Amino acid sequence: MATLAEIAKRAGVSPAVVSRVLNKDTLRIAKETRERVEAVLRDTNYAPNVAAQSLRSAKSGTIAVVLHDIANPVYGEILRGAQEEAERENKAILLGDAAVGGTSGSRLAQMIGGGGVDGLILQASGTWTDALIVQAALQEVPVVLLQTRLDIEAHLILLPDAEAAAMATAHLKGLGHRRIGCLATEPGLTFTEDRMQGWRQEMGGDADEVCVIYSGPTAPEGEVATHDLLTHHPDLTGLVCFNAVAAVGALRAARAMGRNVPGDLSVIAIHDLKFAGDLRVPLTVVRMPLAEMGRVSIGMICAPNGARATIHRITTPPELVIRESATPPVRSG
Amino acid sequence: MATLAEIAKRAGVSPAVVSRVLNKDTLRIAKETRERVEAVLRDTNYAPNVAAQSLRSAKSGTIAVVLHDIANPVYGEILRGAQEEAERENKAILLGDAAVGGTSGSRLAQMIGGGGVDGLILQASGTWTDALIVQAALQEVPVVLLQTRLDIEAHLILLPDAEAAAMATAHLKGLGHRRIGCLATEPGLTFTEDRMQGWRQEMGGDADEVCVIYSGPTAPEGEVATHDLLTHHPDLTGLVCFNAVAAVGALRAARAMGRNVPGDLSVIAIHDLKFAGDLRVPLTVVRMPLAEMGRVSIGMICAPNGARATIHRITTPPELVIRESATPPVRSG
DNA sequence: TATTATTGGTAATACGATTTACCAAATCTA
DNA sequence: TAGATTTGGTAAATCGTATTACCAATAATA
Repeated sequence: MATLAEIAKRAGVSPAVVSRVLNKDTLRIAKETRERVEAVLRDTNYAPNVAAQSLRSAKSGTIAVVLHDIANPVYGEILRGAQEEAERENKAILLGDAAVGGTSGSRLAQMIGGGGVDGLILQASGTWTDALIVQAALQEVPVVLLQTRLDIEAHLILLPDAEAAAMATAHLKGLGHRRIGCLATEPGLTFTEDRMQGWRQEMGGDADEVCVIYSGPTAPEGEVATHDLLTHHPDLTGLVCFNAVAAVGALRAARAMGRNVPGDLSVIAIHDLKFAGDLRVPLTVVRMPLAEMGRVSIGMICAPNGARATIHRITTPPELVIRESATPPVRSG
Repeated sequence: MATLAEIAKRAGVSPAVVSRVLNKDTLRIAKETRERVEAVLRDTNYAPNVAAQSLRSAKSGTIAVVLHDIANPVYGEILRGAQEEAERENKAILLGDAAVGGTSGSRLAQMIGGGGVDGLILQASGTWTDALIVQAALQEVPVVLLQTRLDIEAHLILLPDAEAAAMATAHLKGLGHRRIGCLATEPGLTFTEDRMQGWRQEMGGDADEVCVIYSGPTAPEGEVATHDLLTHHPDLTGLVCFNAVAAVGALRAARAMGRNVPGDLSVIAIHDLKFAGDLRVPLTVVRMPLAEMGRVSIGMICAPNGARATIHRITTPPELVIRESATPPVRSG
């Protein structure tokens, strides 16, 4: 409602002075003038027009965060971290959800293409997120890829995915399991491959590629995949799940097939769940610092260094959280 | 990078023509000129500067959604609905989380105050959300309050809260319970009061105010509150929880106190959880259309009618989802 | 043929904040 | 006292789009 010009008129000064006062430009403003302006500012409840500021400065104060599925608690964790850091950096978060939206003509895409965003944080690549990347590249908007190696000029954040998978696998082996299956995430994804590597490394000669099945990061998908896997490999005594939400589906499948967890089948998953301990079978997991990833992603966007393609490896080690879904195998025969 | 003016120069026309072409202003542009401009537009990959558009039009194409805690799956549901509708309306969502952020000087607050937002959707009122409301009111930004009656000029969406609570309570009574406790949400909140009304109505003479305890919508809070309640009222055989996440805490407390659910204590909650069926004790709930609320909230912001204070009652009836946490009481003596 | 509509387009302005260049007055230096 | 410097401030340009007002030509009408 109120503009700089109006404030200026009311205070009997030029707009330039008001602007200086607002921006703490201490230079060359008499104290009494400053105070007069500040008084007007206060009792007129002035708030600068962000569109005008943004136009002038070519900065929007806004960062787009596009995740696969926010309803997924695992990914929600990332968002939480991003929010915390954004608050610190005084940025607002524009939310994108690959699961919900995303024609490339969506408002979010328009904003990315039109300088309405200071940065783009992307969790995974799909048809519409690819379009966003193109938009961003064209406009030289900094991009942070989360666990997604792509051959473009963008920052990349890597989690200790291989270590986490190795840790999970080692836990089952340490309990005495030998016939271990793998409920992986979608093939081709960076973190899938990294975890697969950790799994293979730990399995060594025992690794049996046939005992790997891929699934989306949801419980229903995890359930059907696990049903398949157990049907073809009834002899498995252990299961490493690359995603905890999918692991809940695995628990459902095991139960539906009459297999006790952990008696007949030990299950361990990557990522923790708030309710992991409240499940019918409390889930043993390997926790990774997802919130931290969200935080550093914002930090990379806001960093003053002009680098456009950095790799940040999060070194906080994965953490084994032992609950009840993994125990030594029952020796039969 | 590319501006309207540059496009115009390249196509050998004035900026006004390019603008007309972009905005499908079919009037008075020769077909060949139009095609020439469109060609340039395409191979120059032009995207209009959103800040400039926003400045000119006084519309940002952005809606702020401020929720209590996005990590809470119950509230996440609302966000999901809002996202879907925002996609349809071609709006982008600016995310606010009362749990994470919120000095009133945050970027989001600045944007609301500075015309950087076409509307504000607010779940609940706290110190910083109040500040946002003030900002919005000053700038005449339309506000939608979710289940929050306040004496300000704003839209209001109401869920069938009383009915849901009544339905939950009636279910326990129907099973034969008489000594029923209530794990409520924070006192003073609109939906708490509405649910409380439904609870009282159904309890009738059996209502015992002392058997009500209030708790925040998280599992840890629900746990300590329930512990308190059961300590003072060991004779309760049923518990109505106003929030499913808090109910998970109630289950923890019951277990910690050695009380079997549902054998010693039947539990029913409002709101559904994706994992409700996977819990140690699958939770019987009354489901409410939260996503729908998210959808209509966006719709109210985008509605062309000039109304500034509307009440929308969501009439989709609550739905009872029977699982295993509520059974008839065990007759003792 | 003179006049009026219509077509196709341009020039200029506004949106609101910021910043650069500039200018008067006052103070200090020689 | 003349010149240099500092102090306190203003005017104007800029960011990029959209729109209003306007103006040539051409086509239609009387």
